[in-house]
Amino acid sequence: MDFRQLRQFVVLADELNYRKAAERLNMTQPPLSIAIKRLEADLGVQLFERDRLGVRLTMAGGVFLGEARRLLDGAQAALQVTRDAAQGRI
Amino acid sequence: MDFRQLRQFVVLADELNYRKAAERLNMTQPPLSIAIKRLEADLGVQLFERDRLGVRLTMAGGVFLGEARRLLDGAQAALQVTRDAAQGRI
DNA sequence: AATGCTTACGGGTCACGTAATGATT
DNA sequence: AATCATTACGTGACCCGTAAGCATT
Repeated sequence: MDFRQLRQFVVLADELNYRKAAERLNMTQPPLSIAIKRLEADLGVQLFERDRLGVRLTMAGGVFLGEARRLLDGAQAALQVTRDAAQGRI
Repeated sequence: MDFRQLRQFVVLADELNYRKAAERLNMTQPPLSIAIKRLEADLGVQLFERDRLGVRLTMAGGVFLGEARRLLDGAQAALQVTRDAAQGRI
């Protein structure tokens, strides 16, 4: 699990469409599909359901979505405060 | 910035010694040295001071240490709650 | 046919270990 | 000499894009 995967997951959870998600991520569908599969394997948890009707979040996927957003926000905040500290703006 | 770098940074900040930190991380000094340099470059912030006396955290490094610990704890918590959710333990 | 997701494959990047170098005690 | 950190270099893993395959509409 890394931040890149978290970003990919959040965008896919928002779009529920691999093509559109990949477009927003400036990449193509195949590597996105593989990255999500790999994330699910790493977690040992299925995050999406794929069937005829399309892509949907599982319950665990919904839980992970909140966590992923929190982590991404936290990462951005970490950069911010660290850079501010480096410039003496404390 | 990724979680692997955060783990390496936190251990090095704890040990203030590349050899010992690398040992705890089950790796060798050279890749650790490079990974930390890369992290500093990514952030645009110097996290450690190296001089005759050894390795010390900069002020910004101290700030980042708190953030890194929070992010790593958050990642672990995210795994936990997601796996629990997947097993219906909500 | 067209759309959407997945598998197959080749290329570039990156992380690691080993080896060699530099610096300090 | 010994210890510690940093380059230098070769190998293996991984991410990505292109191409091909498969299913559904």
